[in-house]
Amino acid sequence: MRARKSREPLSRERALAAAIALVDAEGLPALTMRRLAAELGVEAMSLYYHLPGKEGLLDGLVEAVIGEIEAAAGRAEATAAGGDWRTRLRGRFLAARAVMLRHPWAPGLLSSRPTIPAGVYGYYDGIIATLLDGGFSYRIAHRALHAFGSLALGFAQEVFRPAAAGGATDVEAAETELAAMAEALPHLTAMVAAEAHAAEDPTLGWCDSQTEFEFTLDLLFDGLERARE
Amino acid sequence: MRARKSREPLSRERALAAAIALVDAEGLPALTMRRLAAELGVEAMSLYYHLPGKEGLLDGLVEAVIGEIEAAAGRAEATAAGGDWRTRLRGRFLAARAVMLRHPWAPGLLSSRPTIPAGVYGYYDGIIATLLDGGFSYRIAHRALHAFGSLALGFAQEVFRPAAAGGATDVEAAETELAAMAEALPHLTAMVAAEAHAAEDPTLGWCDSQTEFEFTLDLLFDGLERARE
DNA sequence: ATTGGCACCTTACATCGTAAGGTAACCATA
DNA sequence: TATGGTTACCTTACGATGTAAGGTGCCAAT
Repeated sequence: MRARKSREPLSRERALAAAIALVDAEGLPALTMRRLAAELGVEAMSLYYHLPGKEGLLDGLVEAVIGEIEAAAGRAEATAAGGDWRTRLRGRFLAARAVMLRHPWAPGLLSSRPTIPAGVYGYYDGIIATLLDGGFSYRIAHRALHAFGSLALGFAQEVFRPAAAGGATDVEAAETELAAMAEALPHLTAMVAAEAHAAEDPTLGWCDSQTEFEFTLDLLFDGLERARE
Repeated sequence: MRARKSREPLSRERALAAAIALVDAEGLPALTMRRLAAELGVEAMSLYYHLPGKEGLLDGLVEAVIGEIEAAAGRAEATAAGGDWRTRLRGRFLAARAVMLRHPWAPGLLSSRPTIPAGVYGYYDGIIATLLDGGFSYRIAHRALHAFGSLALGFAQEVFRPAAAGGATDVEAAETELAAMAEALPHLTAMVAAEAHAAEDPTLGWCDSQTEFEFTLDLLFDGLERARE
């Protein structure tokens, strides 16, 4: 039939692109084989001619994200060429973070993957190179990698997601709850009161603002600088 | 019937205990309603009289783990009473880590939960108290909490799980693969060669040894000490 | 014209969480 | 002692999911 011919013939790339678009728009749970197939105007089983299965699909997503990160980090390093190790790494990590902000599902997917994506090896190799260039020993470079943890990939390990925006009726309930909380959790409520910016820019994870991200980064960078001996 | 009467009558507590035992033994994916019911000598739907559903069950697991952490951290703080903030927090975090080592599934579950478990508020309140007692401002205490991230709950955000122990035939394949890797990833392979302890104690996450955990902790502690002004 | 393979589809199954409703034992009350 | 309600468990069934097995139409090459 003619209609079949007119649409381009479905491929791993097209499937992955559609999957990313779908997940960007509706979140990871929306990504089912049937749904993705429908998005491509195709039946579910047709996907299996281009992808090895659901796990393979997720692997493809991860691979794509890592690719984006490597590209962005590479550009960042290029513009910071000649700078010291801190600014170069900082550029990499912030570039990675920008990618994660485009794909809020990525941190969760990344950290739930059972196997380590091939692409990250290359990415980590670049980080190690920068550290060595900055005068670090292999030992410290190794420990630095561990210390960076998920920061290197652009997201703070926020243990919990941001609270979903509640309904309108929650307001008074929240107030009484807050009052009850105040006596059970005096220090926390005092801190929230003093640092009342919980509502502003709840971007990626709970209260994970750019500021907090960079603060942690500098804390680690400073510590490493002193650990270099 | 007599047999029904002889076994104790199933409760939320018994269900949760069985769930934890099951997950400790066989991992999170083994935890299905039918399987858990079978473990308790009961049909799946019977669980719904004591639990609000699968999500509620997982919430229960999280709650239990947080409870363990709070208890262990409380004991640690008690023995370190009078010490400075670093040793007190260190005690808390290492106690939490011990809990996580008993329940390797916990980090993944924790960070995949959509809602923030009630128990952590209390736990965080204690951390803030210790920080304030150590002379930190609310601002720095807040940032410290962010900087600690998952360390406060006892696990480094290892982005990827440890590689499963491969079969015997993997050895030669791994060698050729390593050779191929060496030219593509010179710095990483050099680092691995220099730091050849990847195989030893792969406890929680990839290469997340006690040493690395404590190194990061001290990096952050030192940085915070200097950030206090 | 025949053939073979590629790309897509149809059907079907196991497994999952869980809604709806049944049933047996217990327990307080009349 | 008979009765009605509650509790705790079971049976059945449904929709969603990933995917195995095999069918079908088209095209290119022989």
